Amino acid sequence: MLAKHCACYSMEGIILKRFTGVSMDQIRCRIAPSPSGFLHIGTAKIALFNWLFARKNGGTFVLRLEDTDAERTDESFVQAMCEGFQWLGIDWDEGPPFGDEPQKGDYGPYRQSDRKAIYQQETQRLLDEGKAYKCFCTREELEAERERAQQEKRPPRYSQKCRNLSPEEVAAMGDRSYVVRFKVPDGSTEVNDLVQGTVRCENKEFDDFVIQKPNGDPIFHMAVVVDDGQMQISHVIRGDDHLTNATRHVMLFQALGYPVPEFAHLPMVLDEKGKKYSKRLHGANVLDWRNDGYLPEALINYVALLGWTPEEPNRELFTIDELLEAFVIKRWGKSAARFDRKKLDWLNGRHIRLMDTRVLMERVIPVLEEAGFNPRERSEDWLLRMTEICQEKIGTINNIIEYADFFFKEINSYEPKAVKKQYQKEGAETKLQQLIDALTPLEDWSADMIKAAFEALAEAQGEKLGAYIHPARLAFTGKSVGPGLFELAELLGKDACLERLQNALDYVNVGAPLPEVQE
RNA sequence: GGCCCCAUCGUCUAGCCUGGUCUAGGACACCGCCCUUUCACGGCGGCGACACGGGUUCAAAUCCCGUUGGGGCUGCCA
Repeated sequence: MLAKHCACYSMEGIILKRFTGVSMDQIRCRIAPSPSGFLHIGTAKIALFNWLFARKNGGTFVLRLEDTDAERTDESFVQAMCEGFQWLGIDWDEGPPFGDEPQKGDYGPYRQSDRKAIYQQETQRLLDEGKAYKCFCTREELEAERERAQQEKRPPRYSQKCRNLSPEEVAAMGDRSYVVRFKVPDGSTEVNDLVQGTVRCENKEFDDFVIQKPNGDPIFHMAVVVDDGQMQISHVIRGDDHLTNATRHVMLFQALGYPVPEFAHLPMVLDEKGKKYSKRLHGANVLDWRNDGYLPEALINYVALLGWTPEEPNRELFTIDELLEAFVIKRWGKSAARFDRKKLDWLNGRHIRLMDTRVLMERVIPVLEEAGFNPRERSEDWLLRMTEICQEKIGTINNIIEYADFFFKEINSYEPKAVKKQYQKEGAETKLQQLIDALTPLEDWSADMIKAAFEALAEAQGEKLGAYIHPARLAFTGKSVGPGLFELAELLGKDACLERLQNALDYVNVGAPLPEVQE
């Protein structure tokens, strides 16, 4: 179901301010990850939607690090995560210093760990205005209370014991440690969500939640609201796991006197089994996909489709520029979607076919080198041609190994199933001999001429072309799949082709071991 | 437990707001056939869904209520 029932957008996805009357001519959105080791696929989706939304509408995209939990944050985590963003091509207009780059933007600092004083100041303001209070209850007391409630099957709520402490009582506490709680007001609160519609909750459903820890650090809810408020974020686009939290946040925005931003809570990305995409699962890290030979534009295309559908019907293939053109918020969906590897494969193949062949060649060479081959020994023309004949077949960059390894190594084994089909049949020997005889006299070793020779042979023998192509492919490549046979033969070269045919013939004849079979 | 969100083919989804044109459209996957070469690409075809139950209505995938299933929040985590 799409989010179109909330008629809160005007032309081309520009969302107008409805409640405050403030015209938000400046669209500002943000991604606020906590750096936990790598860029998670779910975070990448949220970042992508924010980024696309900002870029499409001439807005600003902010990167803010939620690293309040200093112990859990490591500088290398930040680097790893940003590497994910960079690979995807998601760049930010404002954000913390990164690498050699200094901080960007006028609303910094952009790391929560550097903003502690700001949170404390705002918490103090709420305290002064009577919108928050100090709570001296100990953890033990609260836990006991909670347990009692559980047993009596009451909803576990805070007793509000410290809510109405008089100044004298507070003073009497001396330097006992305390947390600061938000004094949840009476009434109800509406969250007007661009994706989920209007969500109304009774305030009394919420406890007087803690906004500051005893050590002075803010609780998440306080930090996000202060940051979003002070950074003048106009659109809070995040995962729908925050939908309930949004009510708390709206109350806090109002208490702090900040304009309430627009919200859009997006469904999360599920794994292939329909479960929450675990951090430990392969693919949770965006860079896993890079390592597996996927293109960033394909991943982006795919992830965009997980929660957005184009207005143009029956279209799924989008370059980044096309996405920027077509990405309107009213087509954002509200139900969670599973990650489907097969569909990504398909899209990735489509994007590979869209690539400039020379660019693809540069991507493919390192993969071959990684596999232990020396592609750079070949001429550039040769490499370009090799890339070209593989381009229309491979699904991932890494597939180049399966499709082209035989160019760089001797054939030391044949695909067993293909052997059965081609070489353990009546007439296999004859066919291989005929191929050798037909190809040996060829002067001009070009795909066209090779093809002509195959056709002439098949014709003369009253056989189908395939009867010769299959055994030849197996001899040349050791496999039943690969690039077009005549093109591959041209690139392999006449000597190698004839030699491999001879090897195959020996193999069929006397079961001779293949060259370089050391095992 | 309480509150909130979600629910169309195996998967991603269109349609839902503004009920009839829906014997529910597309894509991935799968299965056939074609492209006198496999795989791939492309083309054609097949398989395959409105979670369930009530209501409202002349008419419901579409509106309302309930049930079930999934998810979230309910922390001195973010």
